[in-house]
Amino acid sequence: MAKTLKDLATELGLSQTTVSRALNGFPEVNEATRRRVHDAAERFNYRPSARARSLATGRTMTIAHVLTFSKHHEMMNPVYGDFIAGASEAYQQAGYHIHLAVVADSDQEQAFRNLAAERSVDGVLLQAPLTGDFRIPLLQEIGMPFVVHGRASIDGDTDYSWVDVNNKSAFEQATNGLLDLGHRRIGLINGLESMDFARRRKEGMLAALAARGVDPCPEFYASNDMTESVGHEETSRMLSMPNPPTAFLASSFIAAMGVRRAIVEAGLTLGRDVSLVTHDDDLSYLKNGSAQPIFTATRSSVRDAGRIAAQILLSQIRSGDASPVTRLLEVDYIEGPSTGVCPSEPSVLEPVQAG
Amino acid sequence: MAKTLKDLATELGLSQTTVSRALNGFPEVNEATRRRVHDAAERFNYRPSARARSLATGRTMTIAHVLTFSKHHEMMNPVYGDFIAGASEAYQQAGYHIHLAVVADSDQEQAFRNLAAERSVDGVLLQAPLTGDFRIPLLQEIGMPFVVHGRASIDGDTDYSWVDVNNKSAFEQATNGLLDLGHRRIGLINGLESMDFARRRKEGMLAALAARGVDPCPEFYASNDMTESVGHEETSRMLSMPNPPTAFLASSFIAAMGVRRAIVEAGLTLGRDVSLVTHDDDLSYLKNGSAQPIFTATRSSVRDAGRIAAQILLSQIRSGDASPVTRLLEVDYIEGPSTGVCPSEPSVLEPVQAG
DNA sequence: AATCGGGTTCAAAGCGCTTTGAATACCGCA
DNA sequence: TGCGGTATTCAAAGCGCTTTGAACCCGATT
Repeated sequence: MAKTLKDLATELGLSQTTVSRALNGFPEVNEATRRRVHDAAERFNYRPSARARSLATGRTMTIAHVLTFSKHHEMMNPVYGDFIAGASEAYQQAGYHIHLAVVADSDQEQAFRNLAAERSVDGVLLQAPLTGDFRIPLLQEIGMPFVVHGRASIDGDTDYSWVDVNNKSAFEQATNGLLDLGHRRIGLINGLESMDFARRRKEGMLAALAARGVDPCPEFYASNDMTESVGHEETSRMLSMPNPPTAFLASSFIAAMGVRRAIVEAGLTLGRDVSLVTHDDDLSYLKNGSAQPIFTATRSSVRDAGRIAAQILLSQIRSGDASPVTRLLEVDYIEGPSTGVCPSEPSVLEPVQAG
Repeated sequence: MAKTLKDLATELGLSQTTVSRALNGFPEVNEATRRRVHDAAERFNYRPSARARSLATGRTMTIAHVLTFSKHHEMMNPVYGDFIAGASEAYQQAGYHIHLAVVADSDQEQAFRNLAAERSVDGVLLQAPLTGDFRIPLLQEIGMPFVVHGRASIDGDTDYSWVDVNNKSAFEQATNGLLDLGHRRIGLINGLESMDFARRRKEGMLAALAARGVDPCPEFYASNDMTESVGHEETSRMLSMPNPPTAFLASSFIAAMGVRRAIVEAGLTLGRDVSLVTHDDDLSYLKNGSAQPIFTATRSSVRDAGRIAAQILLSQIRSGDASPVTRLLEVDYIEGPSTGVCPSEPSVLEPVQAG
C-alpha cells in the first residue's frame, strides 16, 4: 500500500520528480506516463501530504478566519456560520482550507503574531472590527495579506481591503421609511457601539433625522449585545416610558424577535400600534419569511459577503498585489407587515419636508 | 531579523539541536543556555513553523471539524458556532487548532478520504449525523480518530465515541409535562427525521404518549428544516385544521419562535390557549430569557457538548487508545410561561393514569 | 557520420523542523 | 596522572514534498 510520493515512484519505476510533475500537470510529462501515474495515484488513493507540500512550496493553501470571542459576553456571533459558508465556496474552488481561530479579546495581539510566526496561513479574514481596531495596523505591520469583513476607521478606510454593508445608508433608508409613515419617536436597538457597524448605523439614523429636522431622542437609543433577550428588555424598558417610541429600528433579526416579543407582551400590535424595521443578514436558518416577509427590513446577505471577501483575499494572495480592494454592499429595502402609519400622528399622509 | 531555527541558532552560536531542545523544554539543556535561547526567541518573536514541525513530528496538532452543508437546503446549522466555541476551549489549552471543512453532502466520502490522505489533521469531530450515517464506518475504515456530536446507529452505538444529548428522554419529559397539563393533541415541529436526533426525539414523544395510553396524531407531526419560517408555516397549517393541537413541541429555539409567531397570528395566547415546549441548545445569542425563561424548555448546552467532545477526542489522540468513550447529556427541564393547563380539557387537575 | 535539439526523465538539493547517535567538557576519584 | 561518569552540546539524517540543473534518447539536420 503506497502512501508517499516515494512509494508511488518506486511502485511505478519512475523518479519522484516525474511522478510529482505528472500529478501537478506539468507539460513536459509524456501523456502515457501521466496516465499511468494518475491511475496508480487513484488506485492507492494517494494525495500529497499537505504539510510536506506546503513546506516545499512556501504556500499553505490555508486562510485563517479569526473569530473573536468576548470572554465578557461569552458570545459567538451568529453570522459567522453563514459568512464562512459563503467564503468556503470560494476556497473550495481554489483548493484552499480554513484555519479557524477562536480567540479571546485579551489574546488578540499574540494570536495574530503567532499566526504569522508559525507560518500556518497565507492570509487572514478578519471579522467584526471595532472602530479604530488595532488589529488592522497590526496585520499591516506583520505583512500578512488580509481582508476585513466590515470597516474600522473613522475616516478614509482606503488603505486596506474590506467588504462591508453600507450600514449608514441602510439605517438612513430605514429611518426615512419610518419618518415617511409619520413616526417621530424612534427607538434604536443597536449593537454595541464599540463595534464599527453599530456606530455607522446610528450615524445613518441620526443623519436621516437631521435631514428632516426631527430631534433625536437619546433616551431611545440602546447599545448592547444583539440577543433576543436584550432586544426584549430594551424594548420593554422604552415602551414603559411616559412617552414611548412609536417605532423601532433593530440591528439584527434575532434582536428584532425580542423587540416583537416585548411589543406583543405590552398588548400592542406590531405594524399597527408600533412599527419595526430590522436589519436582516439573510441567515439561512432565519430567513425573513418564505412567501411573505415577516419584518420590514434592510437586507444584505452575509453569505454573499463571505464569498466576496474570500475572493478578494485569494486574488490578492495569488497576485501578490496588496493594493486595497474594497466593496460596499447596498441593502435591499424589504417592505413587510411590521411597519405601519404612526397612529398618534394626525398628518401622516403628508411627510415632513426635508431640512 | 531571525526567522528560522537555523537563524536563531547561528545568532546565538549554538546548534539547532540545542535551540530546539531549549525551546521544547528538554532537561539536558543548561539553564543559562535555555534562558539565553528563550530571550532571543522572544526578541525575534520566533515561533517554530507549524508545517515544518508537524512534518518532523508526524503530529499536525489540528482537528478537523466537518460541517455538512446541504446543497439542497443551503443551510448552515446555527449550533455549530457555539459548539466550536466550546471545543476550542479544549483545543486552546492543548495547543491544537481547528481545520474547518465545509463539505457538501455529495462530496462527503471523497472529502474524508482526502483529509486522511493529505495527513493534515490528527482527528475529526463529526457533526449532525444521520441515522445510520455512512461516515462513521468510513472513518473507522480509514483509521482516523474521531468523536461524533450525536449518534447514528439504531442499536448499540458502542463501537465509536460520541457525545449526545439524551434526546429521547428530553422529549419524553416534555411530552409528559404537556400530558400532565391535560394536553392530548400535541403537535411536533421536528427537524428532518433523517437526522438522528430528530428521530430520537419523535421516539421519545411517542413513548410518552404510549405510556399514558394516548393515541398519537400523525397529522400533527412535521419533519422539516428547523427555521423560523418553517416553524411558523407548519404551526399555522396545524392550527387551521378542524381539530387543532392544543400544544406544540418544537425542536429548536428558532423553530419555536416561528411557532409562537403562528400562534399569535392566529389570535391565540401562548401559554393560555396553546402551549409550547421547545428544546433549547442554550446558544449564546439566543438565551431562553435572562431573568425569566421565555419558553418552557428542555435545555442542554451545546457549548458544553463541544468542550466535552473535544476533550474526549484529544485524550484519545494522546493516549492512542481508540476504545470508545461515550457521554450522554441529560437536559434540564425549564418551566416557563409558554405552557399552561389545556383549556379544552375539563379534568386537567387529575392527570391520567399511566398504562 | 557527427551534431543538434525537442521531448522526457532523473538525481539531488532544499523547505524548517525534530531526533538519533556521537562528541566534548568537566567533575571527582583512584 | 588517568579514568569513568555526568552534563552539555553538536553534526547529520529524515519527515514528504517541489524544483533545479543535468542527463538521456532519438529522429532530424548538416
